This record gives sequence, structure tokens and C-alpha cells, in this order.
Amino acid sequence: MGALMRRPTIMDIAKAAGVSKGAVSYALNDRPGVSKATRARILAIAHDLGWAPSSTARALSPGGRVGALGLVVDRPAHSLGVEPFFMQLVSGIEAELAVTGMDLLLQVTEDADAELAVYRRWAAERRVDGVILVDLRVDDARVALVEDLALPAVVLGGPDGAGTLPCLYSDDAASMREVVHYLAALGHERIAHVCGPGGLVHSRVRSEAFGHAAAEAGLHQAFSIEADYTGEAGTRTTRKLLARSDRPTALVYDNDLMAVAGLGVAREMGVDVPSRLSIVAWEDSVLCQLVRPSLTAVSRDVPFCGGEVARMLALAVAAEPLGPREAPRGELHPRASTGPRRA
Amino acid sequence: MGALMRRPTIMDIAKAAGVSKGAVSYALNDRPGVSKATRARILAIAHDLGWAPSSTARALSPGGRVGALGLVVDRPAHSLGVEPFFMQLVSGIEAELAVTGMDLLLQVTEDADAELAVYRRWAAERRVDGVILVDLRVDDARVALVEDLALPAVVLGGPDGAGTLPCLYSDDAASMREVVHYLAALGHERIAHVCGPGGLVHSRVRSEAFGHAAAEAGLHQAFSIEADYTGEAGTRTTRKLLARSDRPTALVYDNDLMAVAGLGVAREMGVDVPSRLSIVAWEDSVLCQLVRPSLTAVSRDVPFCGGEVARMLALAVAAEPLGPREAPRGELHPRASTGPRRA
DNA sequence: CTCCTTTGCTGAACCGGTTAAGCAGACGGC
DNA sequence: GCCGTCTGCTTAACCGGTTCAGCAAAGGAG
Repeated sequence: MGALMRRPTIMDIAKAAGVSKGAVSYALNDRPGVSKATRARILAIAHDLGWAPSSTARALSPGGRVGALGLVVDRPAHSLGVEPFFMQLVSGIEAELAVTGMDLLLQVTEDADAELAVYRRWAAERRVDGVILVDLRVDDARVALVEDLALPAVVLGGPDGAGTLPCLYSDDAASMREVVHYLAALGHERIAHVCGPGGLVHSRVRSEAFGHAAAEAGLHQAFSIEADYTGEAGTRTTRKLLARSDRPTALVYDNDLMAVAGLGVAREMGVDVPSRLSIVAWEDSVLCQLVRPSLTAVSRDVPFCGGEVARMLALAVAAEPLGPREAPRGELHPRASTGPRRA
Repeated sequence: MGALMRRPTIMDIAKAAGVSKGAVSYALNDRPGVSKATRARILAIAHDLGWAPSSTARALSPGGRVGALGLVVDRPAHSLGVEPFFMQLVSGIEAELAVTGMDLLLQVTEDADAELAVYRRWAAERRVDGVILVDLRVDDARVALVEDLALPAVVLGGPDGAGTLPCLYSDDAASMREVVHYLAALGHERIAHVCGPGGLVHSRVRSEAFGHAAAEAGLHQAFSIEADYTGEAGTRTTRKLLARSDRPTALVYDNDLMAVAGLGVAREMGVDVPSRLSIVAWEDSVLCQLVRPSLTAVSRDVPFCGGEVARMLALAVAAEPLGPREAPRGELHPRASTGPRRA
């Protein structure tokens, strides 16, 4: 049988077909330069030999692509673990990449500088063809860096602060208006918004939208309070809010984790949800559906966004011009944690 | 200034230093063949030029490493999102890889065949130096495949079913005995164990251990019931269990997600936790600490396991012989969801 | 029949590293 | 003074693809 121990190369195919390396390359890449018959013969042999292109060799050629995209997640490991958002995003990205046979490099970093270092390394070592930026910050150093490195990138977020980079944004302000009007319609006046760090663009957008919507609805006791997305912050902040003499009757949390924490605190402090306190979570997830009472949540199709952003990045890598694109906005899913204000 | 637009190569360094490519390579890789003085000069120039090795070029050389490890996660996207386990594992792996400058390729697949296809592709295209196998199944086809492909791999799980592959296992049986004895000491006799799919090795190990420990403790009404790790399965199974006339007084869940779902069902059905029902979750996570009552859980250091398995894989890639290794066992963290059985 | 174009292929350079082989010069032993 | 060895470097092949220039043969136009 003369079993070939090493993986077959195009040279092996060329010998078997009695043609040159070049001809094989043309045939395998569907490029002109070989006759139909020769192409078919080469493809058949390649298939028989179980040939697959060496990603490293291919990437080495001038203009060659690595066939991989990168995603860096810069959040403390423990909070990250419990947030469905990232894995949902990742599975959406992967579903798209699977189509094109590309891969995803995932990196978890502990701080912003480490994240910048990763992009620098990826660019220098040619590890990826492009990157996806999430959790856009105000004056985000990453935007300037990837522009400077000429590393193709797409921002999930924006469009403010995305610089010249293409981005996929959702109209959080509109969703926030929906939430506020919903709570106002239920009679709530003292509403608190537990938001994420002010350094995050989407956090800022939501807080501003919250303020505007509340003013529009004539709610003068509504306010935002900053937390950091972790369960502990949710617990701490909620305790403080519920201990006030002018206790809010409704709370809007910027993520599901803090909302669940808040629900726990309410229970602990004997504040019944939803009769005494209404709770709305921003990201929806199984979590919101599992706890009791189940949480009213703003739900968006995260896997879809992942796929979309991957598609956009593929275009950006191919140097296709690309502007900001809008994702379907998050929709409010009323569940058991919200109800009319009791007198 | 003569700014160099393209990334510097060793050829650029060689020219600047007035030596050959080979000398530069020796210097940069800390290999003999250049004098101390020349080495220092070359390193300085490399640093000035901001040189970084091209991962693709390096990988192309005979015996060259790609500098990346692969992890495939084969679970439905939505359940995966909420389970802290994977992200914890990933961040542990990354922390280790960051030291050596390697990368992690993550792939999420929807079924076992797709997972096998990924390993085949990675091996054929030389995308990774090795892979980490999680969620070991009984008669796992992946073990045979990676052995066949000569793709270095480490199993997180086992040691049964890991074949000749090195593995990192934890003594789940011992942890399960601890759980059962703890519940027995609280007076519980009717204990149900909501386990994962029987096809998973660790699921089977835990179920058997549960049965043995219960028998040891003289609990003849203890039994395991299979579910699939999703929240819905947790909900459904718990409903069934709590509706029985001989309702269990304690439930042990094989993951945190199902435990949280179970807690919700108990609340819904008016079964108070912990006075009427005790609940133990297997994986610990922020989730267990956030819900009310907080969940008693078996906690293991998942990030540590991730780091350890990455270290082991690095050794396996370097063809160092490697046997099964034991991870610290999961420890029971009693919280508010367990208490003495009430008459 | 000649000239020009197209088709189909070959040969070789190239990407950016690694590494074996070769070689000049210094140095030491006897 | 001669030989052998070690040091420090160069040269060139090689990894597995892509791609450009070149070229022979076939086909069509005039």
C-alpha cells in the first residue's frame, strides 16, 4: 500500500497527477489555468489522498490569510463565567465562521493593558486576520491601536467612539425608552437604574436615555447609579437602594447577573417582588427565566449579533468598505418580576 | 526616517546587523552559534525594529509548532451560555497559555460528529498543536480519533475511557460520598440525584458513587434520575420529583443550572427550601451564591484545572510521557439551601 | 500559409522562518 | 611547525503553499 505517513502536500498530488505544483494550486483554488479534465483529475486525487491545505503555508504567501479571527474579553474571570452574553456571542460567531472554515482565537485578559498587548502580539505574529472589539469604552485606546496596526476590526457597539472602524450597534436608547414607559405605565415614579461602569459607551448611552425618558414621562425621582456588572456590586447597590427612606418601586439593571443578585437582596430584605418592587434586567438569558419570580428582561438576539459581526469582519478583512450597521433592537419581555405600583 | 511599512523580518535584522539570516535565527532562539557580543547586538536591533516572529513562518519549518491549542465545546449554545464552567475553564487555560505566548482556538459545535470533523480539520490544516477534550463520553469516539490522527491531546476527566491519552481527573466518587453522608447526617433518607446524560463518564461515575454511598449509609430510597444539564430539564425533572407522593426531602443536582431551576420549581410548588427540601448543586458558581436561599454546592477550582490541563498539554505536545493526574477534589460548601429533615 | 491570440501548462521565485553542512580563523597540544 | 578541534559565522536547502513570467501547442483570422 505504500502508506504515506506524513500529510499529503500539493507536491504529492502533482506527482500523482503528472503535473506541476502550480497546476495543482490553480486547480484546487478554482482559478483559470488548467483544463476542465485536468482540474477534475487533480481534485479527485486530492480527495483520494485526503489532502487539506496547510493553513500555515497558505498564510505565508504574500497577501495570504491566516483564516482566524480574534476576540479578547477583558472582564474578571468569575463574573465572566456566569454571564451568558459572551458564550452566546461566541456561538453566534462560530456558527458563521464554520461556513467559511475559519477559526476563532479567544483570549481572556485581566486588564485593559493586557488586552492591548494581545492585539499588538496578534498583529506582529500574524495570528489573526482581524479582531472583534466588544465592550467599547469612551475614548477607547483599542480603536486607535488597531487602526494604527492596520489590523482589520469590527466594533460590537458604537457607533459613537468606534472611530473609522465599522461597527454593529443597537439602539439601546430606544429600548431604554420602552422600559421606562412600560414602568411609568405601571405607575412607577421612583425608578432606579443600576448601570455598568460609566467608562463603557453603551452604559453611558443607556444612562442618558434613561434620564431623558424619565424626564419625558415626568418622573423626577428617577436616577442612575453605577455598578460594575458583578453579582457583588448588584447585591451591594441593591441593599443601599432598598434601605433608602424613599425606596424605589422599580429597578432596572444593566445585566442579568446584577438583576438576579438584586432579586436575592429584595427577598432577603423582605421586599416582595413584584408587589413591592418591580425588577427589569437588561440582558435576557435562561437565568432570567429560571429564577422565581422570573425576570422581565430586555432581550436581544446575541448569537445573531455574533454572526453578523463575524460576517462584517470577513468583509473588512477583504478590504470591502463598510460602515456602521444597526442590529435589531432589544425587546422588552415582561415576566413575573414587574407589576403595577401598589399604593 | 525611511519608515519600514511592512513588519520587520529576520532578514531586515540581518542586514542591519551585517550578518546572515542564520546568525539572526540562532541569536533570537538562544541557540549556540553566535558570540555573546553579536547576539546582544542582534537582540538590540530586533527590539528596536519591533520584530516579532511570524507564527505562520515558524510553524512551517519541519517540527515547527503552531503555538495554539484547541478546545471544542459540544453543547447546545443556550445552555452553554449560562454555565460558568466553560468560561472558568477557558480563563484558567488562558492564564497558563499567556505565560508561553500560545493561543487558544475555541470552537462550539452542535453535535458530536461536527466535533470530530473539527479535530480532523485542525489536524489536516495544522491549525493547532494539540487539543483538550472535555465532557468525556463512554466509548468516546474522540479518543480513538485523536490517537489515530496523532494529534496531541489531554482529557479533562477519566481516567476511565481516556485510552492512552493523558488525563486530569478528579475523584468525583469521593465528593459524592461526602455529599451523601452530609445529607444523611441531616436526617435525609429519600434523596434524589438529578444527573447528567448517562453517556458522560463523569455522570456515570457520580451516579454509581451516589448509589454506593446511599447503600453504605443505609438509604434505600435514594435514586438517580437522568437529565441533560439544561434549565428546562431541571425544571421538568424537579416538577416530577416533587409531585410524587413519596417526595424526596433532598435533591442533588449535577450542575448549578439545573439546581437553580429546581429551586425555582420548589418555590413555585410551595415547597420551602430548606425546611421541606434540601438542595445541593454540583458545580459551584456565583449563581449559587446569588439566588435565595443560596445553594449548598460542591465547589472545585475550575480555573486551576484549566491551567493544569494546559500545562499537561504543553508537555504532551513536547512528546513528554505523561500519565493520568489527579486534580484537587471538589469540596462541599454548605449554604442556606440545606438543612435538617423536618418530621 | 503566416501571424496573432488564447489555452494549458511548467519552472522558478517568494513568503519568513529553521537548520544541516561547510568553512575560515583562532587556539591548543605535542 | 603541524594537526586537530572548537568557535562563529555563512550558505543553501527546506517547510507547503501562491503567483508571475514564459513557453509550446492549438485555434482562428486574414
